[in-house]
Amino acid sequence: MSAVFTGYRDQIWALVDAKSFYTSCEQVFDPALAGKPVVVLSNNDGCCVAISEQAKGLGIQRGAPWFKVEREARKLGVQVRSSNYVLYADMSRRFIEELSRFSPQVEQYSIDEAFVRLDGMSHENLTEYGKQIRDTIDRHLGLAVRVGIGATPTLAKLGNQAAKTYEQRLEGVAEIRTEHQRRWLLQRTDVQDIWGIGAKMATRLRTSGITTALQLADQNPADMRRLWNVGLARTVLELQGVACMAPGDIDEKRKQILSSRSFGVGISQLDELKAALAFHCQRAGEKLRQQGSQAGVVSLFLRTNRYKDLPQYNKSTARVLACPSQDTYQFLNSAIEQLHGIYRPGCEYQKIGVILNDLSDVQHQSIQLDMFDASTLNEVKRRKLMAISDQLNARYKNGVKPASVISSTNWHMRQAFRSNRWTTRLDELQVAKC
DNA sequence: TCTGGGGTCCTAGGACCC
DNA sequence: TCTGGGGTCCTAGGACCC
Repeated sequence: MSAVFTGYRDQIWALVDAKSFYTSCEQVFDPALAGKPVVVLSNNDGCCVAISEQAKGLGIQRGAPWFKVEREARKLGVQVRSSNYVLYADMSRRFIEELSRFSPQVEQYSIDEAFVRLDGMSHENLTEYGKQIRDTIDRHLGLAVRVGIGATPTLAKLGNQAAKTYEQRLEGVAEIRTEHQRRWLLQRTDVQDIWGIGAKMATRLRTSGITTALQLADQNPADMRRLWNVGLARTVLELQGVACMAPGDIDEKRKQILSSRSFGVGISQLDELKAALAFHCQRAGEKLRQQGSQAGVVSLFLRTNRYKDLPQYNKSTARVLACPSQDTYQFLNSAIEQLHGIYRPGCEYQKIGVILNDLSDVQHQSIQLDMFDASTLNEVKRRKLMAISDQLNARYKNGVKPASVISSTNWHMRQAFRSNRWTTRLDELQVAKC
């Protein structure tokens, strides 16, 4: 049994994403990079996370460790940059701003892509509208984007991919409007290229005879629910044209907040781990307060380097706070206590992280106090302190931090090739030579 | 020397309650 | 003699996404 695709129902989804976003941002601000092969590295200059079209043409692969490909890449004339998240985040903000001219409902999905709802628009002009979006972003931001349009988020995603695959013919905009177009595209799409189907699922699906997106789309959702799981059932429905995500689902507040990072070099000393924890509690706390939430649970994890032939250790813990809090220092106290519980001397640690869980909205008037814990009585004062230090940190390069963050620095990030923060720092502005 | 840092959702299984 | 079962909450871990 298969549902009949009837084109658009009440929802029309467009997915707009920027082509090789990070390298494009670099190229926009540095004319010397225009038309060159460019690679942007992950934190710590670890892996290649973004690769310009020219670099792709030279065989550089996404995810490749930089230390393994560096020699070859340099020889081929590849330009390299460390991640410059301040710049990318600001460009991302402008990207969303531009999209908001085209629809009141824009839901950012990741740093370089967003769903734009086109519900209620005339079906005749959608492709044309997509081209206007593409041209506007190109003109105002200098970024190339691709647009996929369909009846559901999953179909819009597939359209977006088609815009990539058939770039020449489609000029960056692909709409799945008719039943014929839907079947044509799904038949040519591998199951693994569907949004939500990863390597594991794809292998299992192939074993049971489903290799193309069309074969999956023709399954009965109820059977898929019973034999596989709800996620797959939803994907089948979405491929059939029935949207399973509610408007606003994508844009909600974070449900957990994580700060973690690999160390530049292996760390064994407890004190240095504590310094890293202080850093992560500070960052996580900032993110938490920015979205107006408080956390009820603090978790932390600690791990050794799995690529090294050394004793391995991998541990995580979590603890409930006496009362939900926004306070970096409460998180830090809890995290340090937990660290003492799981720390094992003699291991060389590669990564540590803090996760804030059980998030809820801050209710300013009614803070739930714990009568057995005097420290919670100070929660009101603490909130004021946090608000003030966030303001200071937003204004000044070296604002306010827990002292232990400053005390140790040798685990900090490697960023050997970072470009200027062109759009957000006065002292790093682009200079025009006359 | 050097192998990312975020997130989401789902499921299974145990504890606990009535 | 007969030794429950359903619901809920929590946690850990897997799979996936960018």
